[in-house]
Amino acid sequence: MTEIRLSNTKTRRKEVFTPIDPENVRMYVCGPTVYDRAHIGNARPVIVFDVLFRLLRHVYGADHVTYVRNFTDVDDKINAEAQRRKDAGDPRSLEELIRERTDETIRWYHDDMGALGNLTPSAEPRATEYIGQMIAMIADLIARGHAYEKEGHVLFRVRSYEGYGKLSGRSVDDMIAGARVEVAPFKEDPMDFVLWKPSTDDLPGWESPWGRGRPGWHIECSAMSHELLGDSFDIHGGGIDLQFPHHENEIAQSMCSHPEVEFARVWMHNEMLQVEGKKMSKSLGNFFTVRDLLDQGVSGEVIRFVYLSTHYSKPMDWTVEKAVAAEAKIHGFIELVAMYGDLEEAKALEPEKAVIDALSDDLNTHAALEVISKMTDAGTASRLARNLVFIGLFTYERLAERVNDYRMGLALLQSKAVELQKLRDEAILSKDFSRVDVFKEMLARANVSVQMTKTGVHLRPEMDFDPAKLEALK
RNA sequence: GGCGGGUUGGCGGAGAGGUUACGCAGCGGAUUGCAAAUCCGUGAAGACCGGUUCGAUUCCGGUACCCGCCUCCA
Repeated sequence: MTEIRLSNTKTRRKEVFTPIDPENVRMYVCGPTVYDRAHIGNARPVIVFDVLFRLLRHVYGADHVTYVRNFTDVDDKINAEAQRRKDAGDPRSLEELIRERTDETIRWYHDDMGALGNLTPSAEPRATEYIGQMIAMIADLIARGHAYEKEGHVLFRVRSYEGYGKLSGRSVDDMIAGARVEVAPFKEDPMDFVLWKPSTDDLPGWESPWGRGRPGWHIECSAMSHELLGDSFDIHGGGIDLQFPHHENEIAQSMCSHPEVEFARVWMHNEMLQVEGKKMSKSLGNFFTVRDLLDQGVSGEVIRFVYLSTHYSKPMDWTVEKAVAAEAKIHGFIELVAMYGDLEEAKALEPEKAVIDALSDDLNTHAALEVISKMTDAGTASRLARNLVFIGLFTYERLAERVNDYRMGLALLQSKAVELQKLRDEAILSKDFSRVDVFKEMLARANVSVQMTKTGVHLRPEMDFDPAKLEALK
């Protein structure tokens, strides 16, 4: 069996991965708060853990991996957007508007992440569907002395869990010393965090032993992962920004609820994304969503290629230059598959061992792409196709589409090649190449690559080949 | 202020205490009516300052810069 090694944030070491139960390898990744379109930073953990999901499925079998990624659909920003619509005159109830907003955002999320080649996780729980489990967990934490109720709030007693701060390498005392947090009067200790808080009548809320209210953010993940993956599971993932406080709090909640076992065995965090060397922010004007890129014509496979070029544990820079380079590379892949590949044959192949080995070494996606990029001759075309699909740059359907487009373009260029050949033959005799050059120039404008060799004229569609432009040349 | 991560040739980007990473771009050549494509060849690095070592880009310490978290923003 392939040995997978993963960097564990908890131990700060690269470790051999051994699942609790190879028949059911379990992974939880923190998903989005569904208030708006996913921006390009949101896509990074999705792609990173999608590759891990694919690798685990390959090694342990597609039916032996459970991947859970939640949707947080309780949030002030969601409420605010719904309220905005209501204020704008929408006659429906706030509850209906909230539901509409979360539903549409989830739909967008699926569309956008799907366009980037991500598989759908095994389960995508919505927080609002697990309120009962959250209440039960909170009640249990109170019973065990790890939480307390005060003024309608339930707070987690951070000092009651001695392991607090281990994941992020912080001591509670240091944090308080350097903290700039406003201490709510109902907190026993400044570090205590909210498990449950009261809700006003006009905002979403659920009945609980502590009155009508709603859950804190951190308890969602503890409750949902427990419900779907059990007391203990293999891998917990997310962005490095979630390491503290979110993941630290999750560990505290879950470990105090189920102290007899380890909550998540391996913690993995992806580094952040920048844009053209700078932090992405609305104020710098370099903020954009995945949908923005797709609408600009940057294809999902190009975006994914750029993401996979940088190891997940390093900061990644999104640049136009990278996107352009990736596009050329992707075009080369399609060309090779179109010329020499056979997708039916590809489907029967196993992914390349060197690709699996690279990914097994702490998800070295860059090395995997290097292996794939070296498949450049006719004999490797079907293998190339197989591996492109494996790593998620294409589905077979999407690849077939692109390959067919290329082949159709090629067929369309046949008559042009004959024409050019004729002009060239004449020119060789007359020594006057002006008509050949004009024709060549027109082809170039339609994004056709022109090659003239001793064996004849060869025309191939380039990246932005446009058959319509070709017709216009007549 | 506290904690954590990063810094490799023009660009992207790895591994490894000592042997060419690699890709793209560049340059030289072959080829071409001119090109393109292809093939052959080739220069170029390890932020800075110390330390450990026979030897460090790789280990340790410090400095600078960038980024994240500490504020329910991935």
